[in-house]
Amino acid sequence: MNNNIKNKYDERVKIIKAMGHASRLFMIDELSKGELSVCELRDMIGDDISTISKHLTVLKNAGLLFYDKRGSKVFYKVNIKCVSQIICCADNVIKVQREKRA
Amino acid sequence: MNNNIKNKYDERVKIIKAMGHASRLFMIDELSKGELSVCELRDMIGDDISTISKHLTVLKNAGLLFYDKRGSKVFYKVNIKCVSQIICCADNVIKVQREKRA
DNA sequence: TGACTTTTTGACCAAATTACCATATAATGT
DNA sequence: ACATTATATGGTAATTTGGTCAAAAAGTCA
Repeated sequence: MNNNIKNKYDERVKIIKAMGHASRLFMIDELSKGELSVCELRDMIGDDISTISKHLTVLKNAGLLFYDKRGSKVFYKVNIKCVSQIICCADNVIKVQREKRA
Repeated sequence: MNNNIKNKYDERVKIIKAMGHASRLFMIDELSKGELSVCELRDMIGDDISTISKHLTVLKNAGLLFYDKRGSKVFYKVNIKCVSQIICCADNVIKVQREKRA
């Protein structure tokens, strides 16, 4: 693969990899419904808050989140609509697999 | 996150993670245009053939590829249409990021 | 059968990822 | 100022992933 092509795919991969973790995909799903603070996400997921914060940084660096600091809290929400289509597509792949097995 | 929810997201993540590598995403892109053999993919990507084969196994295990052995060659192609929408969505995120920086 | 091609698998190492704890930073309330 | 709450960051150990070489497995052809 030549370097230009490699770079193009690496850019895309950064975004896709950001969604490739159960906690982060869950966050994407919830934050596409509306904004939530870091603490609220921690309460939903249950990991240490530092873990939650690092996952949010990954999503933010991939360009997937909008970030709003109000007082001592930071609220995140999803930036771009089409990311929920990705979850949809994954569910579709799972459905097709199930049908094939049946 | 309770166990049922965790399992649901883990299933989705398996599919998304399979696409989270430049070589594999490239393969998905090419194999959605038509079938290719392992050797043909090796020639396009340039890695060792064992590496290519292992990437293909990841994609196959995620349920993304259709597999057809003919003679000594194995031809792969993409199973499900919507996977190319994921590449599209990633490109959209990249575009939005570029616009924001400009 | 034996040489050759195609693909997969196993052993192994290097690098990346993840999670937690401790600590730092910043805002709020008394 | 001090205690408290909310978030981010650095260090570190455990796990996972990615890549290569060697060898196995399966097919083709002389």
